[in-house]
Amino acid sequence: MFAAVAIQASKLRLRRGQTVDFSIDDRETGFLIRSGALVLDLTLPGTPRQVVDLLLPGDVLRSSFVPADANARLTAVCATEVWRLRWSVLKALAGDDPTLADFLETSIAAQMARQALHIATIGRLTGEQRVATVLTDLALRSGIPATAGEVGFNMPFSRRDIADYLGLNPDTLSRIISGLRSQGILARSERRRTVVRDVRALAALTPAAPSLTAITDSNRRPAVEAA
Amino acid sequence: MFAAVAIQASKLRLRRGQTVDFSIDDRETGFLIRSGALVLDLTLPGTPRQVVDLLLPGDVLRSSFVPADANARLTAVCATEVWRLRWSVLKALAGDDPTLADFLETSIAAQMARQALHIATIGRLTGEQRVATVLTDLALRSGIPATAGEVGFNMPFSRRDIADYLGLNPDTLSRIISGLRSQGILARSERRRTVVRDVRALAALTPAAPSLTAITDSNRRPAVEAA
DNA sequence: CGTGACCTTGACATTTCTCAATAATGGTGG
DNA sequence: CCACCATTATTGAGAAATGTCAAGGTCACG
Repeated sequence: MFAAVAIQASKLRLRRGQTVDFSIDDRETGFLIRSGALVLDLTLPGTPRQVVDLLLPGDVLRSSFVPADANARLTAVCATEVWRLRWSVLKALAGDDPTLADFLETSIAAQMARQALHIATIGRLTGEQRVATVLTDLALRSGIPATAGEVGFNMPFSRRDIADYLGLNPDTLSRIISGLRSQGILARSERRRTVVRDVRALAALTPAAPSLTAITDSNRRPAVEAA
Repeated sequence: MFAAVAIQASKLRLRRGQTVDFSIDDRETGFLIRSGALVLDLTLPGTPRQVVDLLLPGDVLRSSFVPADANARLTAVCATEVWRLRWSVLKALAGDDPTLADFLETSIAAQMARQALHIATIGRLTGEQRVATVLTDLALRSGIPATAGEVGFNMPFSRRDIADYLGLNPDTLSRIISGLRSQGILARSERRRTVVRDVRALAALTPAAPSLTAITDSNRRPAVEAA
């Protein structure tokens, strides 16, 4: 699908740790995440970095959504494929293809909504609630249900990435994850992978669970229709 | 300007405390803030509310940017005029009027960037830095420079609104503001108004000052061209 | 004037951060 | 294939920031 985009876009194949420039010769740029994962982060002078968004396949990023004059970066956290093209080109293609236009609109709206939820998460939830929120989000977006109540997903993000996403520090995050393990909610799994033993119990820890489900569904539906 | 929009939109005149529904019969809706101010808030079950955005004249809100299935509200904090219309109608008008299209794109991009900065503010700044950030933001967006180094602006938002925006509680916010007053940075001003005695000192307290300036400029330029 | 909403301030409780030590992991070169 | 090293993760103890609760003050409006 999106054959026209595939022709126009330059396909970036990134390795873990590689960063991407936000614009091609100062023009507004669009990015489509095809596989892998990236973090979008922002570092205000004199403060620890803040991860603004975790980008997964299907997400769309537009360079003007990133604050100018801020120390922002887009970094792959594992082998990742990103399609990059001028925003004006993408817009023109969307003009000819309502399916593409709809995909872009829906994806951006879902991210905006997720952003609002992220603000509420950072601003109002306790550490444990924040961690439950991001794990639930990842489980919904990239999880594959295994046996009853159990979900496993790749966890390309480091502790530091997740801590910076949640506005916690890595030590605190580590303590919270240990706590979830001893409660039997998380399994002691291999590196770069997370296994949720008890999805319901995890969801019960975060007040954002219903909203996350709603956003994921609304984003997935049109994407499926488009396929 | 935007005469076509003026014809199509329903003009809502809101009093302080009035809330607005996000959609007209479940269709996606656009809101243009013409005067006054509103807060967009989100309350996750069992947690204090979080103000996601402070909306001022020139801002644009789209209903799909608000998480579904969340307890979200849009509330006027003073006498406010909002133009409301179906998003599909607004999009059609933008199709005929590049100036309008540009205004919408720029305004939404500025808000998205501001949102990213808001995340960094809540996630990584201390209480005092957060307060300095929001005051700087408001001074840039709605302030009128008085004498040298001094800026005054209306402050329609209550302590609670600002505290909920910053993820602090009102007591802590009050203490911080008292501190800024005793440092001579803020004046002891009348209710619903804030006077910044020393803009440079205030800006020096927030690591986000350069980014806020950049966003405000980039948002203002096209709006002026459009006028 | 009286009432209710909003704001300020103090004392104390709680959470999270900081710093430091230790353990686990994964990649690299012999 | 194994040993080594750099990075990442875990955990404890104490420090600092923010939250909670309660009392009192101020302001706008009827």
